[in-house]
Amino acid sequence: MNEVRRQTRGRAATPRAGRPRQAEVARLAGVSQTTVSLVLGGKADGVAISVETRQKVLGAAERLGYVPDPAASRLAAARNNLLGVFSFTSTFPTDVQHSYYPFLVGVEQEAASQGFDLVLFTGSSTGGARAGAHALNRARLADGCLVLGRHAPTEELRRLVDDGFPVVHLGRRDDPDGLAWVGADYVNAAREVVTNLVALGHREIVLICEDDPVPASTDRERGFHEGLVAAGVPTGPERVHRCADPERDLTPARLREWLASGVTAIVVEETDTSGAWRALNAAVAEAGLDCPRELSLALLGSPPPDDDGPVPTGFDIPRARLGAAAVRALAALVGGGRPDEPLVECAFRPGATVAAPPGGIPAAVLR
Amino acid sequence: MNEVRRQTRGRAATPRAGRPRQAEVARLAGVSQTTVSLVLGGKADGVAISVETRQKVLGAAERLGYVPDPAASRLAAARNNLLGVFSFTSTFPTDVQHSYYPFLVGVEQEAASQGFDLVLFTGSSTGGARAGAHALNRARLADGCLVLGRHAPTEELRRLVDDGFPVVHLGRRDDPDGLAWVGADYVNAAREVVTNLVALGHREIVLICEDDPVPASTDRERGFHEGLVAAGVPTGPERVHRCADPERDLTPARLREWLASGVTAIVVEETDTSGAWRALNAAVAEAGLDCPRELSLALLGSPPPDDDGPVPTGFDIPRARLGAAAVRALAALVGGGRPDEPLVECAFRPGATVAAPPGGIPAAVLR
DNA sequence: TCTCGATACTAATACGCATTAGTGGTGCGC
DNA sequence: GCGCACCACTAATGCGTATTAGTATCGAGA
Repeated sequence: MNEVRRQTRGRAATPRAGRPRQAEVARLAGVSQTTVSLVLGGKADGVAISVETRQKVLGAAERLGYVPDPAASRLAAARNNLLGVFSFTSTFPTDVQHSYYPFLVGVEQEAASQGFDLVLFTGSSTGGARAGAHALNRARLADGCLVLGRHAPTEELRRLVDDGFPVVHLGRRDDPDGLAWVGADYVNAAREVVTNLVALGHREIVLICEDDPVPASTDRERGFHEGLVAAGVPTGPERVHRCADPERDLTPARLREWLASGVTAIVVEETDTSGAWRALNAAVAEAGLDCPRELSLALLGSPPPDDDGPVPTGFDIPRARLGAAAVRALAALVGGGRPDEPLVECAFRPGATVAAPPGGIPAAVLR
Repeated sequence: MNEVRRQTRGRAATPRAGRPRQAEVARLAGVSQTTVSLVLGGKADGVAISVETRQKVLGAAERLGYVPDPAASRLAAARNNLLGVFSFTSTFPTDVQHSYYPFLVGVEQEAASQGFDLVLFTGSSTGGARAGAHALNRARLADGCLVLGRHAPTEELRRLVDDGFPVVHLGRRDDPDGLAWVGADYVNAAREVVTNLVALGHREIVLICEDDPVPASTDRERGFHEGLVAAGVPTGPERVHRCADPERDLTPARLREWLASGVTAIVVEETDTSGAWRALNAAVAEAGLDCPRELSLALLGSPPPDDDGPVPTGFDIPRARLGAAAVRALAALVGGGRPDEPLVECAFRPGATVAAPPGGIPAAVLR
């Protein structure tokens, strides 16, 4: 018998059956819906509400167990305290090896403390049925949106930004457009690692990158060169070894070649898969080289979780802090403000894979 | 100069500035908003639309880059393809050790493949500012909601369910109410482990539980007893050791006591923290016991990721599959259907921590 | 007494989309 | 040649909340 309620015409039955609206509260309290909205909205500005009325409304709302409909609020007020998260890598990859999970730790905490909930837009990576041209537009459900992943579709992003929709990209961007981003300071971090190597006496240092010239990679390269230049060591593109397929490329033979030509340290970029780092370690082992003693290795990032070798010298990417910073930036945009400093520092990680070069300090240093 | 548009009165500026509405599309296509809705909604039922009109609308929508406002859709149609996820453990615990992460892997994949996005309601656990009496009500933004965590607030859940809001709890529930759930079949899994022990010749077996009588725990206990009963081994509550503080409780002394009384195998429940399993292993090591040979250990669940001992005999909880199953159940509810089988099988995991009891097969077996 | 200014509310409306009840027009059968 | 079904589409309205303009009441000052 209580099924009939709130069916206007033949309208499809709504699932939100018995939930009270502001109108019901208003009726019970003997006031208007406006008043209910005013009282429950907690707006002190403009209109005045007497204490008794306020009590009546609150009492009625309590008795009916009123809760606001977020969709309606959003529609009316253009705010719903939701932040979208779009990841162009599976958000929860089955291969947990190297996922965006650590970012999300920070994202969730910061979002919670700022009073936002998160909308995880699924299927952004899987390229499934939803990956249409307007996949990103789902973001508009939220008040703003976080984008992670190296290969976010630039066009669509620009569209959002142009429409004034708050977007923050997690990871530095080069685009000229005004897309806000938050990223790790790879330049300084890489420089610090190189400076460290030089201080130990290394002069012939090689940088290995995977072949994907995104900012995360080029920044490291820049820091690498800067570190050498600052130390007065000549450098140039010939020091950088960019390889598309580390497995195939980083062979024991190549290592010996480098050693023969005087190389004493190798610096490796960290990537999603840690492909280069793995391959390099395998090659070192296969070549029977003693890592810290005969050859120093540094990793510009974190080792993969299944790495069971000694702690690699390098730096740690503060992923949780990056996530939090991104949320702060986004919250600022949503609130109509300007985000502040987009770069987050990486902490240098002393490790056991770097030592003074074999044969002591080279002559060059002593001159 | 294009700032002025769509400001009705002094209304607060909406952030969704230049985004076109169906009305704009309609104007460009020379049709009514209704037609646009009909065409873009892809509804084939009832009204018919000519091919040309359809093309005009689609063309206009394309040119303007129209995308629907999810909030408005939701308000009008009571659907938005959003599933809420409420976790009463931190959704992204900083301590990745033993989190809900594996569930989310399955949840995300299944949600994506069913065309749902996810709303992660934050702060459900942290007890922060949002943890008010109506925290769960935020869920109503979505079409339905997944709840994980042992200690979800029953009252609020019931309220949601009573209102006809689709809710699925991840983990078995005992409540008499109609709350839907999806859970692992711990009873059968535990029974299988025990059966295995008995088959090897064990008769005196102890079960260790942490002190939290939730279904996940009591089901394992039931399976434990059932396994013994099925094998004709007498059992009873005295076989179960429930301890609130495993660290303090599971001492080498206690182990020796058990051994002295004839115990040859210990079965341990897995919990969030793996506290009992860790404590037990520590005690075994401290007591200088040889694990498979002098004492068999079985773990009813997965070992913590940092466990570096031998693979414990026991069973694996198919967390990803559970997550997926939960989403399927929720999708069914949202679609107005009935969820199917709520129990998901656990796979027996042969390990290296169980062997035949010392001293060979006891006399009792040979009689 | 009449105005002025608070005070305490309410009426009306917008938000963007989905839905249903029409509304003309055309073709067909009898 | 009249009714009737059918087609292609539109007008009107609702979803639940927020906002703004406006109304009624009352006390104080002129």
